[in-house]
Amino acid sequence: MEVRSPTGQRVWGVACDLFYREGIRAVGVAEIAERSGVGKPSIYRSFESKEQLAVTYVQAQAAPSHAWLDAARAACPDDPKAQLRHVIDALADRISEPGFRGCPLANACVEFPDRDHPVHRTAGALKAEYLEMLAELVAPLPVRDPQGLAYMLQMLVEGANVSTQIFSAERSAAALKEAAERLIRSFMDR
Amino acid sequence: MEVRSPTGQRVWGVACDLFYREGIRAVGVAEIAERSGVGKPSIYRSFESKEQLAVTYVQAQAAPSHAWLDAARAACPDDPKAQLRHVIDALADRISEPGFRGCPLANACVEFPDRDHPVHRTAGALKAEYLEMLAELVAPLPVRDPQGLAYMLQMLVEGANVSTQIFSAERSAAALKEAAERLIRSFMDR
DNA sequence: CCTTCACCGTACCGATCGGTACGGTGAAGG
DNA sequence: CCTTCACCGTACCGATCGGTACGGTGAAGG
Repeated sequence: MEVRSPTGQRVWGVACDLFYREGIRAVGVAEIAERSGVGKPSIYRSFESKEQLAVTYVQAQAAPSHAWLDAARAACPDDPKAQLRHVIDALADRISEPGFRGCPLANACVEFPDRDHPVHRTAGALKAEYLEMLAELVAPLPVRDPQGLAYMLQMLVEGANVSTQIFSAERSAAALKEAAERLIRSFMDR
Repeated sequence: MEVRSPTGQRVWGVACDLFYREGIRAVGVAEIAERSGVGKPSIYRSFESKEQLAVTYVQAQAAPSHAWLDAARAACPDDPKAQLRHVIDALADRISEPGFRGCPLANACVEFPDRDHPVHRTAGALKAEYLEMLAELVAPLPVRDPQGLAYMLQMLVEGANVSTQIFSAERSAAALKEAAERLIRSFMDR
């Protein structure tokens, strides 16, 4: 999956940007080629097909989220609640960034609803991975159902991501923080 | 926007089904025509364009959600908390139904990220309407920030809808109910 | 029986989709 | 200086996109 040539790298960068901003289905390979300043064949020298390019794009989008979990763990060791808050804050901050257009993985799943489609499969698998990592972060908390809390927080984040595309980014970011805090507290009290 | 002819009605029904199940961008007018048992020109006798057909589809999908709010109001008059629970339960039940594929309005916004696109505009406006109606339902509750609670609940529902497409429907439905309950309670206590 | 007219589907439109055959170019190596 | 070879873009492929021109058909009305 590693793209070696510089041309391939540029194509891939342009594709990621366009896929995220306009959606995978909405972007044609001709547009990617034009904005990359290369011919279409150059794209197919680095990638088997548009589908594989999309899959590669999806895979790359998951990395930062995973890194945040590690960062949170490193930032507040031995304080699981602070770690959780750290992660939620990072997600809320990302929402507030200009140009934010929701979670690329979730968007990909919506664009390709067929669960057997390679793009959907890839995005879904990465989401499941992420959920599991989130659950591990929640696990040390003194709560009765950490798995449940993790799933609810994940849902809340997903909701904030989508709401940003429909309503307001600031409102969604603030609501995410507050709702997550309330949810966590409701699990901690007793 | 009213479709009068029986042919138009059938086309519209088929289009709604396909748009919801496979996505608006993924479905071509030729497929709609074929599955409706009519020629393509018959579609354009009832609808100006595919875009207008998509807008009509989006508009129709909002009606049931609006009806649920009224139903909840009628089912438990003078008990706003029960009304809220009623609505959440209805949304959770819909998630559990086979063939559920998330909120058609939210999906449309993801498929057409450009906020000026007619489909996105229409879906967004209806979502805003719905949020306002939800806020009116929450308003009578003895809480400090009913607007905030309404927005968080909306986010939670959105998250459950998306999570259903990525993870499991049952898990999302259950988590939606529990998280909503916890959120509401956290606003009511004190 | 003939005309009218609403309605319909075949067959087509140009544009764009993802993808490729192939000739050209430029640096490396003899 | 000539050959080799990796790399590239032009120009094209068939398929499909949304949309339409137009000839055919069948019931209503005289």
